[in-house]
Amino acid sequence: MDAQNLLRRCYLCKDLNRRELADLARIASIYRVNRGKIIFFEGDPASGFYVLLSGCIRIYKASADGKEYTLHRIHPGQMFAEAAMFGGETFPANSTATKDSVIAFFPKDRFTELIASSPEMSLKMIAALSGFVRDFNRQIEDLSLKEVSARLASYLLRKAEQSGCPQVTLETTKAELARSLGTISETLSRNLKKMRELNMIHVKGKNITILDPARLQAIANGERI
Amino acid sequence: MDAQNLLRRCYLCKDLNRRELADLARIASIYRVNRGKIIFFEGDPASGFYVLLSGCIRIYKASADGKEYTLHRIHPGQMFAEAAMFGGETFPANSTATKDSVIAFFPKDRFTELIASSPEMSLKMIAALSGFVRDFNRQIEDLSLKEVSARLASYLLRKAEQSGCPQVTLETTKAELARSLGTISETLSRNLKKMRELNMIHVKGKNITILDPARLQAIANGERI
DNA sequence: TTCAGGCCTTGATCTAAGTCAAAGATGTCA
DNA sequence: TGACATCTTTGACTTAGATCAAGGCCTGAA
Repeated sequence: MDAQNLLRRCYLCKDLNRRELADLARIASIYRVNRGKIIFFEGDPASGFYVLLSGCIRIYKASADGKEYTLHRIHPGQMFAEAAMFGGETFPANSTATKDSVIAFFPKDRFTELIASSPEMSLKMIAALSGFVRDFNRQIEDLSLKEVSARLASYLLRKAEQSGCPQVTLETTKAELARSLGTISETLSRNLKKMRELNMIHVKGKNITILDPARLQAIANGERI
Repeated sequence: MDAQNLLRRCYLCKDLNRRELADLARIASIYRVNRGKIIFFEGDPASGFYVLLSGCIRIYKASADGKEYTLHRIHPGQMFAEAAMFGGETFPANSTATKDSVIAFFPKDRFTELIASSPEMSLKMIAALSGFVRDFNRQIEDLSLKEVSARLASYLLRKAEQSGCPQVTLETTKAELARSLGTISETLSRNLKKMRELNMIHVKGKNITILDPARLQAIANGERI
């Protein structure tokens, strides 16, 4: 896959148009790293930041007695080593690929030039990231709803609201949905059944139609099903 | 409180220094809105974005039959209405304060000028937001660990790693910690007790010392306590 | 049409963790 | 110092949901 299409999937670039992606791709060095390979060592000069495009990266420190401890585990789409650019001139920790990965490196000076010449692009990045911060906040809130029924109701209402239509189509398997709701497929299945029997929703394959939004809202707010 | 100190606490501004905060404060309009007050209506011209400094904001749409449905609930520190700046010229939804709130409004043109003149500041904002995206991702992962013991172990290890010292000092009440781990104080208390009895940690008031990090790691990875 | 391999659903059972209630700590302020 | 208020711990009980196990049900290939 080409650089632009790889980049487009990171959080930072969500809102960028084709031209902006191309500009960004021009200053990035994109390369593969094999599992186990070191990306940078603590103390290496830090002249830019990275974005993980695929795979998995571990950021860690080694203590005096030789033990390593993990500071962060980086997942695709995330930026890393960006703090190093400000603090000092060197990376404060080591990093290694824990899976075969693809990463993009952005030299600080070239990235700075780019956003200086295109504040609109910078604004889009800020806006995109802010949107994710908001969404993740919401997701964290939702996950702390204790009952699965509440999390499911909240999920359905949100999806319906976003699309502006009471019909929700799952774009994944139900097992996948279960996982993202912090449960398992059996429990999800039972909850859907209960809601179906109480005429709150109508389920047909991957299509779920909301029949009684008020009731779902009550359940999302913690009312017993 | 003055504008700078209010702003400093939002996600966007986390990494800014005093000067940058002052520059930002200069272009912001900061004002209080009472609970129930409308901030903008759908269709109003969108000439900038907002940051919620305190309180709570609801973004909602009204459907044809007069019902309202909530798109987002905005919490302190979050940016809102930033997407409107790009899409069209008007806000696509209404917004109202659900508590007495303090908000900052940034006109798009002045904000754009500012970041154009200071790409370093823009970079810091991008970096700060990216850091939050990473942290929230981690928090979501952790919350989906099903056992409280695993979430607690993960929390303790992370805290210890961040400070580089095996002693963790709670800066909140245990009830508060329980909530952020997605549980309740009684359950947290019982888990701490179990870990204490097994000599994995030492607890003294708000200080928790990690005695057996390897064992805690195993528990964070899902092993039965 | 039938067969195989995913999904999805259902039932029976077990357990982690929530609820309720009460007793200990701990802190704080007159 | 003592008394009030706020946290924290503990115990007994209940329950939501995980686990285990078994069928049902699509869908695409032969």
